[in-house]
Amino acid sequence: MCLSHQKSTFSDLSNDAKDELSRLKTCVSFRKGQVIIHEGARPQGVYCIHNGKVKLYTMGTEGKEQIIRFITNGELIGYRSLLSDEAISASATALEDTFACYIPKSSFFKVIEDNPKFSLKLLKMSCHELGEAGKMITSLAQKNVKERLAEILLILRATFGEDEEGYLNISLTREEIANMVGTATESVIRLISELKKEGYISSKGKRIAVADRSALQQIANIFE
Amino acid sequence: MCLSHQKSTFSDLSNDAKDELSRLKTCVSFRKGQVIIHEGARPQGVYCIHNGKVKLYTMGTEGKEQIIRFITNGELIGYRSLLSDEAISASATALEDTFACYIPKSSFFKVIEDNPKFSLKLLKMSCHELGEAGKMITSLAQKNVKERLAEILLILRATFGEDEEGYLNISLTREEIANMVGTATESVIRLISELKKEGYISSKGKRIAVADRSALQQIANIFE
DNA sequence: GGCAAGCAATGACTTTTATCATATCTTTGG
DNA sequence: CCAAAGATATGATAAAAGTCATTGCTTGCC
Repeated sequence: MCLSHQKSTFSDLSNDAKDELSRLKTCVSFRKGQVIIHEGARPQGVYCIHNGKVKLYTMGTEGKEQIIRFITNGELIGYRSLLSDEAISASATALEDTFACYIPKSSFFKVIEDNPKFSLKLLKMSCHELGEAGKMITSLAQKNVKERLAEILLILRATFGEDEEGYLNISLTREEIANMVGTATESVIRLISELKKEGYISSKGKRIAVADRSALQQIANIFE
Repeated sequence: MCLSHQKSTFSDLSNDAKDELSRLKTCVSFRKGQVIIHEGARPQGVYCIHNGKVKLYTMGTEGKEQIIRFITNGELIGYRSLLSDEAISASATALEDTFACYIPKSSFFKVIEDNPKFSLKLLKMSCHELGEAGKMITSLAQKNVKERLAEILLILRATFGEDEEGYLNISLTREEIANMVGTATESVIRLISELKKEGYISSKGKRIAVADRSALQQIANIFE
């Protein structure tokens, strides 16, 4: 269960609080492509991912997805709208078969009220996300498409890691990458070819491998 | 003092807690153009704006400002990095002479620990901001410059209101508007002229008035 | 294993936006 | 109150990115 996960959002809770949560939660699973929460709806609880990969996105004009970020093991889905008491601002869809716990609204708030430290952890988490969102805003506003693509590839590598052969541990279509970069699918395809020719990445089908990380950092203007 | 503000972040605190805060805070003022907090620094406290207008921005490549949002009466500056325990991710500069309270880190955390409701309010606030940031990301990624400009003009109107003559209660250079829209200054100038010709806004010097709000909403693709 | 559907790749062309250059208008500080 | 600095305005041109059309490749399913 996701409560036992080392880097779960709930990992710092006392054993008592975890036991209580275990009683209150239910287990759910989602098939690849299944929608977990839907933009505009009113949330009735939060999901904690035990195992899987999820994209969080809003629908822009003309029905185009804009991927805001990815969510994976130990992370929460739906807490933002529950806590701000607003409609869900971003849909979440499973990128592969995903297993999660569902914690009803009332139980989630009870845990928050009973565990000030947990409340503070959520606060820390959302403030961290806020910083990340600010970075994304600046990238979208000021970097060109190639710079942003390089940045996203590095983010994917940091978030999902790579397999034995060096390929990113996440399978996205070119369209999904474009929906994260904020550009047309064809532009992503062209630039992936370009990065390949330049030797900074390699790819086989939809699988992509980062070949030269520091070159990508230079392209993306990342100096950390 | 900002504690007494109706819509201050601290407005829901008990009188006791407010009294304590009053003892711990100091009053500070900033001249127009003065930097309040600087990207990359480690914050030692938070500012609560009593009276004034502030821009929050990050520096992108080539030193170009990207304005993330504005902060005005009753709102906090610097809480994000304090709570996430990270370096300051966005600088804040006064857009006009601004008066604020300064609350040292330790005092701020004491208030949070002693007042679970306040902690929850901060959580609600940051989650709300997170939703706004998501919207901004989608706009930047999918809307064209004219749509984004119309959107920003509506945001400015909602945030700062308008004076008796209908002009926006905020004075920004075209460059600052461009730094919020995420485009070149010339593009903003051209499009402001265009919106003026079309009769949706009027302007006199740097002062801008929204003449036809619903037309701007249509241009911006806002359907709320 | 073969076939259909969905993806990826690429070229040609258009549109949008940025950049550079220059002129004119507004502030603001001495 | 006037001059200089800073902003705004506008045109010409270049560069970036989007769109449309077509072909070829994977992959998953019967």
